[in-house]
Amino acid sequence: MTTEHQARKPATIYDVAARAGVSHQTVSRLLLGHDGIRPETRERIQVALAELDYRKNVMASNLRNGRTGMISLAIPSLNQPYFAELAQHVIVAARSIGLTVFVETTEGDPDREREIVSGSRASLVDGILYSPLALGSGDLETIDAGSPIVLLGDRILHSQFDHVTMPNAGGARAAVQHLIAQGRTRIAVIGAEHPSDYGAATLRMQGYHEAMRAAGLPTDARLQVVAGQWVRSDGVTATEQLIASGIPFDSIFCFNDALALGALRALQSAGISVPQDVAVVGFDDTEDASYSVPSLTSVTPHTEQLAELAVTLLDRRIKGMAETTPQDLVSDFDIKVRESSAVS
Amino acid sequence: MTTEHQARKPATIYDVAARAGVSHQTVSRLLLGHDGIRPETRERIQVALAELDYRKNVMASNLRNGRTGMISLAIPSLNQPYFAELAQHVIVAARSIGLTVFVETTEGDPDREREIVSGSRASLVDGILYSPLALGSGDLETIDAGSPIVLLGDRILHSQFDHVTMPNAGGARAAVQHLIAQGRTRIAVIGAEHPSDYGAATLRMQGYHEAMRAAGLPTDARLQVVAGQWVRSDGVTATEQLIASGIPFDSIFCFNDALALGALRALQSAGISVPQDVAVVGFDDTEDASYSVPSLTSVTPHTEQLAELAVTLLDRRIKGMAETTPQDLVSDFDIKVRESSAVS
DNA sequence: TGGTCCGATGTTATCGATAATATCGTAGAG
DNA sequence: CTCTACGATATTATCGATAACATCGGACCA
Repeated sequence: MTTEHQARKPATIYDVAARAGVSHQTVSRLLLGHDGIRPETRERIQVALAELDYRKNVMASNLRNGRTGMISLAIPSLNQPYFAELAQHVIVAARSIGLTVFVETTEGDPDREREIVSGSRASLVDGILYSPLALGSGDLETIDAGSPIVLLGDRILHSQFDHVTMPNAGGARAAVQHLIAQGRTRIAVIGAEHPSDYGAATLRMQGYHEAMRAAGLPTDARLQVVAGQWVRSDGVTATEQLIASGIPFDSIFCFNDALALGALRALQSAGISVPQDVAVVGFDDTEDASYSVPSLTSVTPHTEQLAELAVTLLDRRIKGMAETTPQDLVSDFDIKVRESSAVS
Repeated sequence: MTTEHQARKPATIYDVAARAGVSHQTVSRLLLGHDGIRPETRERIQVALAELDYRKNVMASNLRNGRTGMISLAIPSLNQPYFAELAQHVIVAARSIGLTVFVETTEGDPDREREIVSGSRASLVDGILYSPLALGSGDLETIDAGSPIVLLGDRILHSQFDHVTMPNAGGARAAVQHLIAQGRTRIAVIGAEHPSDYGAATLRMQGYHEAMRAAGLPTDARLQVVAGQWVRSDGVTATEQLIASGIPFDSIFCFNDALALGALRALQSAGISVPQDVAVVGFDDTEDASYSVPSLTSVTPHTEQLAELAVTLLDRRIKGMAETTPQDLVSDFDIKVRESSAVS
């Protein structure tokens, strides 16, 4: 009502230049912060910019520069709290160094995972943070992305790419040691042998074995349960399976929080009390863990730090300032002891 | 090892054209699926494309077309399960019609919310799905985005923009009716009067009052608790407050699941059993709700449908095929009755 | 007082894909 | 047998920003 509506077509630097009575190049120079512009000219241009409500056409700029300031984050799904939180941290870390993040969800579909790096969208971003679930290391070797890639998460194999991982084995070992310290001896595991060679499962399993062996405790293969996609419903199923088997256990180490929350749920439904009858420990320390009933003890892999390491490393690669050999970074971890495994 | 490594510089249609002995335009025509190319020529080009591992330069294409096939989704944070799930659904819905989604998190910061629509990144996307938290309707009126905007969520005021909302009042009414049907009469509310004129709070409160009035039940203002950002910790705080006040209540209707999960947590810590002593109902039906202990009764706003409505509407706007008057779409809803409010 | 250098700005080329227009050769019409 | 029309392909212009290079008018020095 107050002022008339602006026209639809956005103004270009040419429009601004015409209005200010200078050449487009002078406008560009000002916009880029280059010097060598007379104050008076500068003033006129700035007025024109404001009057025309100039906004840079990012596409044109991108084409010319060959850079977009965008990176992809490829994860299975935002429905999984761990990945949602990871994404959030990546977005924040990226923003702090001037990058924007494209969240690409693959739903664990190998085709889509492949497409992330080879599809045309890959040419749009300056780099990719990649958390492959379905693709094995074999597939990865043959990848030829146009832009730098940093692998996030859990591969075992060293490859041509940078890795930023959480302390899988160490965290698992600590988790199991914690259970042992609480007097638990029959420690079940949920999440063993993840489908595909998802490294996390293997490494966490390894940590479990190390801790058990160090304590002189036998491991019982029947207490090591596989669990589909590591989501809550898988935790329920696996736990029901454990209970139904009749094999005694006094605690469960779940390979992520979603599984653990499912386990809590299933134990409660079966009338088994936590932590009195069975202690439960998770991994990831997603926000849910603090608010479940009982609250969940969990290994916190410092996701924020992990995200920042990954983004920083990727940025260095993009700028071509990283070392030539693939880097392997590991975040810190802690154990957050909560009700689900506290001494009663 | 098997084949030599490709050069770094990606091939352009000019490179392909040169290799195939045709003009770049012919290559372009083939890539766009236009006809009028001799099979033999077509064949030669296809070989060249493959040999050079051609990938379209999306930036150039974008510049020329004036379209990017990308939309922004502006939400407060992926750390909030409701928004994470919403984002996931939006991403999937968008993908099904060929759009990619930029998830922009604002952390509820007004400046960042403003920047979403006015910043230069706005010119990069074809449209924006916008879920403003901090910005009031006043701010919104003055917005002049270059691209179409669809508001997601919970504004009351009708504005110049399209809205896609969940059935706030209806859902709340149904939730309260459900509690009443269970014999509850002293029904507390957590989430009242959200800071800023966040419409959801007002509308849900309205539904609450309607249901109470319809049942001839008095409402007690002291049982209506404000709760910061509607995250879990706010639910804990608000519930503790309620308990400490000493005012009797037999149920809590929380304005979202996060608050409800916090409430469950706080009730449990205080030794109050759910649903025997106090029934709890949430709103959003995030995945957590099914897995909490006890599982949480919640209003499910059919987020998937909501996401699809929003994406479809935005797409129609982008293509200029929507009606000229702002649309107001509302998704369906259901109540998922679970343990937290089941008759004992 | 003429020449050189430099500050301030203008011109032109470029990024890669795509649309609009032009060209060439030949098959069918008159 | 020449002219037209059309299929197949090539040339040129365009999107908007930016880099490289060009120009123009003094100021300063010899």
